[in-house]
Amino acid sequence: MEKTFNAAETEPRIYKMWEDSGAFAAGANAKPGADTFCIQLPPPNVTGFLHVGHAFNHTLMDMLTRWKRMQGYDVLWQPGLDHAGIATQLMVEKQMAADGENRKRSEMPRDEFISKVWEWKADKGGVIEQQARRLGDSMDWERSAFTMSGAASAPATEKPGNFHDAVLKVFVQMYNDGLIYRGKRLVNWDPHFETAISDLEVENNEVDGHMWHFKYPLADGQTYEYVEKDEDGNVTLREMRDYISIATTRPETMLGDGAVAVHPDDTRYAPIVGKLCEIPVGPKEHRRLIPIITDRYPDPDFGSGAVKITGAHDFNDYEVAKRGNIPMYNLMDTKAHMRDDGEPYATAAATAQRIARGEEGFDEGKVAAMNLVPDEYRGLDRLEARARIVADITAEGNAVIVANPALEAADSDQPELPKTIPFVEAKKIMQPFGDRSKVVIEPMLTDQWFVDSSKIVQPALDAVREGRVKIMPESGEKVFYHWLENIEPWCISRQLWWGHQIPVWFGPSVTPQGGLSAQNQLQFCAPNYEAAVEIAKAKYKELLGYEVEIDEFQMIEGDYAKGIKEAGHHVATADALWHPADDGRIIEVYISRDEDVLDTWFSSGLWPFGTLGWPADDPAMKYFPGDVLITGQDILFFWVARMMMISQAVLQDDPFHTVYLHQLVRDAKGEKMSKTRGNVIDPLDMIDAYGADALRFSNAQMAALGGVLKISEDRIKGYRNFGTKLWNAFSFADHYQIPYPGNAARPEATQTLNKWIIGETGKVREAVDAGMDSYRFNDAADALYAFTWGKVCDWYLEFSKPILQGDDAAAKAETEQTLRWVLDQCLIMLHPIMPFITEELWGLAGSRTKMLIHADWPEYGTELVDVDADREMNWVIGLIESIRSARAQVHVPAGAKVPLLVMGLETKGQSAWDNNAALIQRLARIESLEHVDSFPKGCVTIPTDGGTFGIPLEGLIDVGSEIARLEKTMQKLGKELGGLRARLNNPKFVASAPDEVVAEAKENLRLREGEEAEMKAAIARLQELG
RNA sequence: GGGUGAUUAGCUCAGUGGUAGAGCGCUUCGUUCACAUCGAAGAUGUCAGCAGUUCGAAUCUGUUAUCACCCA
Repeated sequence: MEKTFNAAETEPRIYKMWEDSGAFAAGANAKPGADTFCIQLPPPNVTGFLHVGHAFNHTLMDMLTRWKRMQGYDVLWQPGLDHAGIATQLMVEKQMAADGENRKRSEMPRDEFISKVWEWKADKGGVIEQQARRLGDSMDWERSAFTMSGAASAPATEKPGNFHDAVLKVFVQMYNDGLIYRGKRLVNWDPHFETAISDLEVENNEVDGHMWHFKYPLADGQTYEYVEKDEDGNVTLREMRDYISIATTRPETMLGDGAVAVHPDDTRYAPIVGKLCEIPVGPKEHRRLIPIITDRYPDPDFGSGAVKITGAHDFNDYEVAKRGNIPMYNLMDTKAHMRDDGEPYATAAATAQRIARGEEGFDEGKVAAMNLVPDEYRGLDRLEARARIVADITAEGNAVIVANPALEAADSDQPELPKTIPFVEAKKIMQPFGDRSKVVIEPMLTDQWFVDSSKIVQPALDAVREGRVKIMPESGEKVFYHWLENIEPWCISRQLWWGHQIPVWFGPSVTPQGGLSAQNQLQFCAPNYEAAVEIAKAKYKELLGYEVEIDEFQMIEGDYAKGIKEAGHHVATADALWHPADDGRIIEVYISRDEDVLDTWFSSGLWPFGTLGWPADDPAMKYFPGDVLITGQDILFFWVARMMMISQAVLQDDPFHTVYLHQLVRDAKGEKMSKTRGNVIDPLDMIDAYGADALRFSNAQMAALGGVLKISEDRIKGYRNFGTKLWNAFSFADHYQIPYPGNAARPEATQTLNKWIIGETGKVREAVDAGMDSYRFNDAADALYAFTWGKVCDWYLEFSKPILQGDDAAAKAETEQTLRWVLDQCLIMLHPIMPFITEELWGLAGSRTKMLIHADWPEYGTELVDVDADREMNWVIGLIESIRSARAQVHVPAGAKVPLLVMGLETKGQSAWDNNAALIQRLARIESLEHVDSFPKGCVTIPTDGGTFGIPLEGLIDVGSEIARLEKTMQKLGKELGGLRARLNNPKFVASAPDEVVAEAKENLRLREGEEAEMKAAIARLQELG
């Protein structure tokens, strides 16, 4: 054997052996008729690289997978990749720029860009699958899935698959079930990527902002008495006003105000509720008037108590506007610049004015088309527009003016400072940022697709409430409930190209006159164009009363009318379009597919069955529902909850029975890893330095439920050392030339030593399984570490030496067999954590029928414990430790062999000594044992249960230091005795505590009292000497 | 502001009512034939504070403090 385990050489070789032999394949090593066990890998982004978080949860998944596979379950660990819409699109755009492609994405045809993405994927994507192999992951790579597999755009070189079909089928089914709808709603808009994003993709950060206070003059110069009172109702301010004061952090959105709202109980504004006020921006002659309304949303104690309502640009305002039927005017384009389209401001403002006065009705479409940005602000960035608007309002005298605080602070009048200034508060404000783009997110009123989450949330909630799905740690359940009980509609459309294009085609509506209109378009949802055509044909026949041809065209920027004009089809007006035959009948109707793609999380929501061939009738569907999902708690809502909702909505089943959530993996100090901090630990570097097994053991060991995960290189190094320890145990066997047949059965042991270690093995098997069963991976790892190092290597191997070198052939053979068996058990039980080194050591045996990865997991337990052997060996270990300790404390040279005296040795102690004399002598470096009636003066005393030992060291020891040693031990003992006596003297304790606890306390007291007596005697002897 | 969790040895952390543990680090000793990536011995705790429940609390309850994360 090599001196140490060479991970760098061994790991790739072993991995190849497993993979080439199909050891990871679904069902490998399954016993006939076995139950399935399935873990779905949370699919990493196709753009992803392995980081410590993956390394951590892959370790846990691999441990479970290997463990269940060894137990003979029909196991599948399903790998795969997520197409990752935004991330991938970004990566390919970067690649294009790097390659010197002079067109941007928006300048190339969609198809061409998509094929570039596929090329990128084939060339550079999925690196993480190779990296995961270095960890030792036993996934069924043959089955690796991809969320875009089977898409029409996929090149022939791509691995076949049907995930794309599954996604569209789920969409169509949910659409038909009324769970998905399209609507104009306020969504989070990312101006950088020019797409909607979901609430979860928004990070709110506190930033420095300002709050401006402006006057909205009342219409037609009206005035009212404004009265402020304090808490006791005393009037603190009374003045005539011709305006209402508004505070805002977003002045540029004033242009889209639809109303000013005050609280219904706010008496200050009661006189003017229902009146109109003027938005103090824009050309004087076209100032818009808006109504003052009441709503419960404004907080009378905050700011002036009056709030401007801009339904299209603020989530709170949106709710108010919906309640009050206030028009929501959209002011910005997809880049969050002030709109520069539509009719001139004067026309739009005049229409808005009639709406505000109630002289004209409005609907969503009409309001959406109106651009209320005054001509001079059109096309400006929103921040630039803000600055201009603030300046303009202030210049006109409509800013609220206050005394200059700088002036108050100064002692003397400083003539250069103005006496009053506009009221602008510096204020911390929460601002939303895109989690990928890092730009400020705009609430925007746009047409999007939504999942009506509230309709499908109940089964997911019930699953957890009824215990069908268990979330670990338990605290996750509360968070889960809280979120699901307050769930908002889920925006699933994204204005991207890379992804599953929404399978809905739009067609014109049919007017009462039998014409066609681009307004209120009809939707045809189907998994493909042909099916959509069939639905459309039927629908138009129903509406028109005769058959029409259906043809397809492309919308332009989501605009049906624009697209159809561009396509050169016959268009009568913007509202009515048709392609009539001579008799006035319509021959052909054009439909067009929605340009948007689905949120990546929508497709990953069906990962638990989309990977198994669904909707095809695939035998792999036997692995659904899966068993446990292991993932970071940050995607509980993004992914876990949605998988649960979608699985229930589509298959009426939960996708798994257990969710194991873990925290973010941090550095040794507990800080987030980041490139800017420079504290990123690359798992591959750790594998290079210490081997995959060491990294895995470290991961298993830190996996305390709900714990903070801090990865430390020192720990990993420590577990590399543990591997070396295990390796050396095998060198030990090698050195003693112990046969290694490879099928060592557990012997019927006669030797106490062997009985003992067999019992210990039984105990650890139970501990390991209990840990694995309850997802306490750290318990399993710690139990194995303590057993292998602390029991097997520290004691069993040491104890076996005298027998292995001795003359008793039968005892030697039994010990050899036991030793091989015990070491094999270590390999088997350590395999799920440390697969490489254990498989390598397993291969050292002469003959094996199976690789370790497929070895049978043991089923024995504590029935193997021999109580007498257990007690005897623990006595021996205790005695050796006591002798060693005493020797060290009185500075007996480590190498010196000393005589040992004993008095009052009981039968039990005598037989324990007789059985183990050789090993006690060897390990405690004792040269002889002599029975005496009393110890000589100057003797180190070692009390044990069943006899008192002494080391005669007259003249060698320092009496003072030995007395000090004994007294110190006595002190500790005294404390313990005090506690025990107090408990046992308390009648309530004896009466209430369980019998075994009382018995244990009594036994402890007996032992400690015995020791105390011995100590006292020993101290007395020493004092005599002194 | 709301929610969740944490506070245990110098450090990092286990500990699911029976009287305190691991690894690392530290000190001393040791190359005795598996292993110096090692062995032996040792030191170190008002289990954050306060109050309560209990025969008994690191553990359960309340409260305070500090910290972390999530959501507004």
